[in-house]
Amino acid sequence: MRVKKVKTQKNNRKERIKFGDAILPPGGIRIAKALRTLLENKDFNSITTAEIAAASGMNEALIYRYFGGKRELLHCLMDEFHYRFFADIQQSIKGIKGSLNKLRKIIWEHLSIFERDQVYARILLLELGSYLGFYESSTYELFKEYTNLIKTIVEEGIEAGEIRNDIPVRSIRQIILGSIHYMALPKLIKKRAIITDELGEDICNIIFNGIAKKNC
Amino acid sequence: MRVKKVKTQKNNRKERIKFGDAILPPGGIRIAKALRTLLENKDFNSITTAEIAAASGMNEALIYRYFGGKRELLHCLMDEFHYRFFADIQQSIKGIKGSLNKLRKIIWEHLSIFERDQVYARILLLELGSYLGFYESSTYELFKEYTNLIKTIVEEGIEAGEIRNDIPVRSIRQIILGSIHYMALPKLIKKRAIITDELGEDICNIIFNGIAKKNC
Amino acid sequence: MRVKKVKTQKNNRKERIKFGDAILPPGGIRIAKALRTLLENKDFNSITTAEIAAASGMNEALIYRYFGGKRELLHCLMDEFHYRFFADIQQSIKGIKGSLNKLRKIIWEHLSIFERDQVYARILLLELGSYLGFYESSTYELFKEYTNLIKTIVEEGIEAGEIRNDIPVRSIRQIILGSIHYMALPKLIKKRAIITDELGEDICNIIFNGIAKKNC
Amino acid sequence: MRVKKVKTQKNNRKERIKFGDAILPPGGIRIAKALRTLLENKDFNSITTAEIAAASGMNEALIYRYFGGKRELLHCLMDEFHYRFFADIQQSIKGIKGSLNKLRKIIWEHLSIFERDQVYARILLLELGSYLGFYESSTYELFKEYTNLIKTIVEEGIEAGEIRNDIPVRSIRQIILGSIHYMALPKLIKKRAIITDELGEDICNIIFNGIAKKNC
DNA sequence: TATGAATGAGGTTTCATTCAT
DNA sequence: AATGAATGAAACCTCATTCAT
Repeated sequence: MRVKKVKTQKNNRKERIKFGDAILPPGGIRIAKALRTLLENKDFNSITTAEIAAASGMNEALIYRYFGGKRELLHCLMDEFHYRFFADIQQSIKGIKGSLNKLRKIIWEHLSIFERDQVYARILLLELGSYLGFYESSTYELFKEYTNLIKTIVEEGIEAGEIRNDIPVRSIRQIILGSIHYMALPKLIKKRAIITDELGEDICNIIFNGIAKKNC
Repeated sequence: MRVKKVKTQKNNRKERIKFGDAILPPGGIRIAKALRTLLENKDFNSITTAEIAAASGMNEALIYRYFGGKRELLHCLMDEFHYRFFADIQQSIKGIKGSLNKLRKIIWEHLSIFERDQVYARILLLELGSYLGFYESSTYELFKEYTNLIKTIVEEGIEAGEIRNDIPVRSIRQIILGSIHYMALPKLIKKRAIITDELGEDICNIIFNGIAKKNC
Repeated sequence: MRVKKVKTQKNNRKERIKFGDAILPPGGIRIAKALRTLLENKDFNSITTAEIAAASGMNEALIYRYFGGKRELLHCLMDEFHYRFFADIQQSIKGIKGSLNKLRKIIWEHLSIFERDQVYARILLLELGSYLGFYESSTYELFKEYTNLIKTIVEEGIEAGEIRNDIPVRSIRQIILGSIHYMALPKLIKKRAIITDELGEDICNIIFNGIAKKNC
Repeated sequence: MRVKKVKTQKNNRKERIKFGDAILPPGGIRIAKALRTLLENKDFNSITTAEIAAASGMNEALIYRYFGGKRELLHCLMDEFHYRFFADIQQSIKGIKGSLNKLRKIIWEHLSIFERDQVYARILLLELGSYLGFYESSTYELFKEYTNLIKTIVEEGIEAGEIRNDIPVRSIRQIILGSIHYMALPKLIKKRAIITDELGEDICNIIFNGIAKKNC
């Protein structure tokens, strides 16, 4: 008994699939995944639309129909990444008490996601200019949600007396992000694995306590 | 008595000019400076070789003769920047006592160079990694000299008991660099001025002492 | 009853057209014909790819897509010529008896093709050897098929006692070809019409009987 | 006692050297000889002016001062060849009686010069278009002197009853030239030695007596 | 829609040739 | 003159993108 594919309206439509915030036809998914795969071995700029088409089995022109262009395809891919990224991060800090503990968890989770997703990490860190450039992009908006989360936690920490109140929140946030990214960077460049525990510990150590030897 | 035109060696018509580590003919300098100027308003990828030629008053083919290509021209420009950058940094810490003081000075100087040279800063942070070859380039080699300097100072600091010895030097270095770059990044994206004093202070504050409120 | 659009295999949108041994899309044909037309008034080297594109109404890049370059485009044109050339020659000697009669016909036909196709004749005699890797090309291979045909006929003639057996076949063949080409050459240089009957008669007269006055 | 270099006028001038019909400064000779050497291994079109300059130790611009251009340099080289060629041919037939004997000698001498000078032979046969193209060139004029010589001998032969009078002289001349060149051509293409005796005999055999078997 | 064809644009490269000193 | 620098012009090549069916 065939039950599958209960659809409203015309049933001769191809189904659409959720991909991050976007809704794509199956061909779009195929294209996005093909790019994702290609990015494992080549950098974005040296991947051609022809290659993406070939790797996905789709027609080159569909990149334009579905995404609007090669650049936008990358954005879409990164959006989907950030969508999962942010969901993961939010999920991870649920139930954790204390701002520093939450930050520690975020740093750990952030690195851990990079550890699992080197491709995305590399794009995020190395192709920055490709999409941060026009910072009206949805990717940028999604990323801001994340940085706002950090900001909020820091503010709570200051409120709660856990975190010093003599440093602008924005600075704290940037230094946390910069530290995470620059700890991961050499690994990405050398295509080595990112070891979350190791890097995360050092980051927290420094950011929470500083590098200066204390006498107290 | 004929005095004029005392020349050493071959009278090689056109003089060569030092440009960073490179030695260029005057036309080469003109081209490099033209690109530098164009980068103030456009990103590297959307600058055409024709534009560079036009802006420099030189022939397009000379970009290839002198530099080997558009990419290498950018590298040459960045090399020259790093050459001055590193010289400035080295000069700036002369006579300073104490590793933390030296690091403070370096952080301050680094930001200050970015403040004066937004163009280079933007390329370094947003474009080089993406539009590529960076991590195999001479520019990267020059940059590593700088990161090694930081490493050495940190090691001295640990030796001298100024800096904690329970964190890998490499981690400290990466967090310093990441902090500087990520403090500057939002300014670069929004094309706002980088205020060295403000950003530098926050960086040192956090990295030297941490963000956690101390009770001692 | 739906009858329309009966198609074999994939309905591959644009039909492909046979052009000599090659199969080209219509745009390729347009390009090849444009070059052919341009060659009527200019020599190959002074025709630019831009001109070919303009004359054909096609995009310059298609010269590279379809042919691989300007040189190969010329080869393709010449291949098509030789393809027809050889077919014509073969057709022309069908039913002719006697080796000398066949050779006479071939000489006549060869000149006649040159008469009708001065453009190709000029390229074959004046340009091919110089500008291109003619002697490694497919064009040359096609040409050899023709020279082999002559060789075979000469061998038959010797066998049949029509042709002297004291001269190497290869020499006979070369002298026939050289005679045809050098009879046509002054006409090509001066852009005068080639009069087949006139030239052909002289060639046969000399090659078949020699220039020496006989007493017998 | 220094006697050499008796010169009128300023003696601080560099001496000029005869090169075919042309008079060249020593540097010009060096350049021409360098091209000649380069032509042993590469075809004219793929030899660059830079290469010629390098091989001759002269400055590139001197090719333009001395010859007017790369093409004209080739002409100059070929002129010098033809100058010697024609002198050799003229010398070789001195004292020979009978038109057919003279033609036989010319054919032999022509092949023999090709045998000794493959470089020139190759240019003459393969780069035809490079200089026959504009047949106002001095090279063409020199070559015509040679073809006129053949014409004259043929006319004498007809006059003397040695040569058939029912074939235009021009045709006889072209077929002689075509035969010589096309006998040599396969050797040049395959870079094999031209064996004068062998080829010359076949040419005379055919052109003088024809290929048809006679019954008389 | 889906697709093969076509396009426009710009980088790259190589030269013959000319210029300025 | 002689020379290194510069030039102009094309070929060559590769793409992202758009078009037409």
